[in-house]
Parts: sequence; structure tokens; C-alpha cells
Amino acid sequence: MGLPQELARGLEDAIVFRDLAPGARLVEEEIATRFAISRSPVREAIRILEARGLVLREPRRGSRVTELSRNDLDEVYACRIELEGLAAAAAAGARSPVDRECLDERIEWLAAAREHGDDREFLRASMALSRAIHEASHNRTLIRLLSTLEPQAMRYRFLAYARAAELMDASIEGNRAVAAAIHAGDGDIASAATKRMIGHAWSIIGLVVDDEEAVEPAA
Amino acid sequence: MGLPQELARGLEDAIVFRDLAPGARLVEEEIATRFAISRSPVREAIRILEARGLVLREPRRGSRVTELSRNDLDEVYACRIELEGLAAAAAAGARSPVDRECLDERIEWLAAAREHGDDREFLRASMALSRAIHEASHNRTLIRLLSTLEPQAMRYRFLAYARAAELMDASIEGNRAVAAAIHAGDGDIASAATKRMIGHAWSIIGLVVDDEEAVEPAA
DNA sequence: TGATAGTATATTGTATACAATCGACTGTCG
DNA sequence: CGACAGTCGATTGTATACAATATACTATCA
Repeated sequence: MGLPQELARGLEDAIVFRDLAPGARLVEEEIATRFAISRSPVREAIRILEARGLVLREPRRGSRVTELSRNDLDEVYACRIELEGLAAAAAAGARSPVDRECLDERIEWLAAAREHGDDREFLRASMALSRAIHEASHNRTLIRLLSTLEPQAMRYRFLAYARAAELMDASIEGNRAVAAAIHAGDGDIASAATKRMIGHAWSIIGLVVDDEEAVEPAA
Repeated sequence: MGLPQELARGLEDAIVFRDLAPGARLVEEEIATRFAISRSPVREAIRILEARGLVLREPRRGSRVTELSRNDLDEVYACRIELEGLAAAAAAGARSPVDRECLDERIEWLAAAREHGDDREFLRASMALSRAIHEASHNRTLIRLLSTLEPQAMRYRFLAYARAAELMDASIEGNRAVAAAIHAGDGDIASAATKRMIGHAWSIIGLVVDDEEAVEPAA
């Protein structure tokens, strides 16, 4: 993979897992020296993050990690619920044996991470599973859109896992239902199951974020 | 606006209106010298176009304008129909007086362009109207997603206008219905009207693209 | 003392220089 | 005659140098 993409992945991880807090500044030269590269690939990486809504770039004033908020959560999830539903339906329509295997594999990975009680691992498995469904849709445009939407959604999920661990169980169960519908080739059910699962998560995460904002109103 | 964004706008126009044909190469230095700037902003501009699906960048091999195809059309419109529906519903929910004026204004512009018989002007007005609806949703995440999806859709619409002018009349009528629902504050009707309009366009454009592919199978 | 102009510094935006790689051409050898 | 290695040109990827601008600090004046 290219250097900017690789760097973007690393920074994205840091943002999703809160190693880089909301509001943190991203100074090009600083990052460049830290990774012993020049500003050129760093600039490219930051632009990738901007396209994903993870950082906000103000002209001549630099970039900072975007804040999380109830309003932003609602925006992201309103889009996500539609696009993920679309992906599940398409995956059910264009199902292929290899995708099927891949899906089951990743659900097991998800369950294993839950057993282990590792939040980060669970989120990683969850991202991998999502991507597998996206790929199974064989809709490259949809994949492109989702790849610019998912990372921000992951930030909220990670936030919520710490406060509402039952969300993980709901996620496993929901995904099992989605996978079953995809395997059965029923797009409508796959879409409905996906929307139900995401809508449920949305409401739970919303409570967590509301709490967060009540505690820290100065954000 | 920044230089890269301005340049991207210009190149985007050229691609949408077919001044840059599908498959055309975009050589960084060539563009740079043509506009009397350096490669740095050109590279950024090309990345913007890539994020919008207008150009395909292959590592170390350069960028070329993406091809249009029936398959790609279906991908784009499957996403578009959902996201535009969402935008219309949100706009209906969060309607404000200023948005209302703006909407009506742009529909009149659309009708005027149709009277004039100017394809390009009609498409420009159409883009402006779409953006107005997007903005009226007050959902910045949705706006971001749509801004990376619309340009590709515009390419197909421009293609179809030349062969199926009645599409423009249907667009005016459809948009009037959508605007009425938004003004009435009825999200469900706004969404349904939008999806009906886009679905209709989808089927007509599909025929045009099928024809195109039958004529030129070597693409 | 408070406001303001001026300056200094930090950081981004743009231009240029250098390195690496891909594709095409060509010449040689089997 | 065909296949293949080597070289050359074109183009992208990365690094560095320079220019422009925003912010913070300081000194001066009302």
C-alpha cells in the first residue's frame, strides 16, 4: 500500500481509539518528523482523514480532530442506516460462496473477541465484518461511500462499548440475523435486520453521548 | 476558495460536460503548465476528483477519467436514490423560510433553462437545485456524502439529456412535487416523490447507456 | 491602564528538485 | 524469426526550499 494510505490508517486508528482526542491538533511537520518522512505524504494522509470526517481542516489554520456530538451522531447514523441497509440487500442478491465463508468466519471472530472482553479487538472484528458485507455487495460506489462514513461511526461505537457493553451482545446477535438473511438470499429481510440492528445501536449510543455532553458542556 | 478546489471544480466541469472524455489521461505536469501553477495543487485537485469517482488513479501509472457503464450507473443510482430521499425528508423536517425561497428560485431557473433549450445550463441549474435541497437538510455528513456522489450522477444525466430531452420535463415536474412536499413539511411524501423522480430518471438513463454500450462495445 | 500597531514566530500553501518505477523501444542471442 | 534482457524516456512519489498568512507577544501612546 502507499505511504499516505498507510499513515492515514495509523492516524485513523489513533482517532477511533481515542489515542488522539477530539480537538487535538495535527501539525504536519510534527507528524512528518515523528515518522521520519516528509510533509508531502503527511498532507495526503490528512486529506484522507478529512474526507472521512475525522479531521477538520481550516484554511491556513491547520487541522484538528473533529468533535463528537449528539447532533453529529444523528447525522452519521441517519446516513449509515440507509447505506448499510442497501449493502446488506445487495449482498443478499449477489451472494457467492466465498463471501459466505468470509462472513461466517468474521462473526466467529467477533464472538471470540467478546469472550475475550477486549473492546478494541471487538471493534476491529466489527469493522472487518462490516467491510466484508460491503464487499459482498459488489457495489464499488457503495463501498466508496461507506468507507468514508464508517470510521466516524466507529468512533461512536468505541465510545459506547465502554459504557454499554451489552451493545456488543446485541451486535453479535444482530449480525447473525443479517448473515442468515444474506445467506438465504433475501434482500428485504437482510436490509430490515440491518436497519433494526443499527437503529438499536443508534438509540443506545445516543444515550451515552447525551450523558457525555451533560458532563462536559464546555466542548 | 483554495487553488486545488478551484482547479478541481474546473476539471470536474470538463469531465461532466465531456470536454474530457472517459479514458482520457490526466498528466500532472501537463495540467500544471497549462494553468501556470506547480504540481502540488494539481495533485490535490486530482485526489479530489478521485474521491468523487471521476478519475481512477493507479499507483505509479497515473490517472484517467473513469468510464461510464450500465453497471456503474446502477451502482451510483442505487446509492443516490436512498441518499437523495433522505435529504428530501430531512429538508422537509427542518424547513426554514430562507431555504424555501431558495428552492423556488432555483426551480424557476431550471424551467427557464429548459425554455432556452440549453442542456448545459439546465444541468447547472439542476445541480444547484440539488445542492439547495442537500443544504436544506442541514445534515453536513449527508451533504459530504452527496457531494462525492452527485458529480458522477451528473455525467449520466448530461449523457441522457442529449438523447432523451423529455427527461428534463420530467425533472422539472418531479422537482416541483418534491419542493411542494418539502414546503408542506411532509418528510415521507418528500422522500417518496424524490425516489419516484430519481427512479424514473434511472430507468430512462439506463436505456440510453445500454444503447451507448451496444454501439461501442470496445469500451 | 487599556488599546493598538508592529513585529516575531509558527504553520500552512506552493514551487522546485530529486528518486523510483513503469512502459516502450531496441538490439542481441537462441 | 521470436523471445528476452537492457536501456531510455516519461511520469509519478517523495523530499526540500521558499512564500504567504495567522496568531501571539511586545512596546508604545492616549
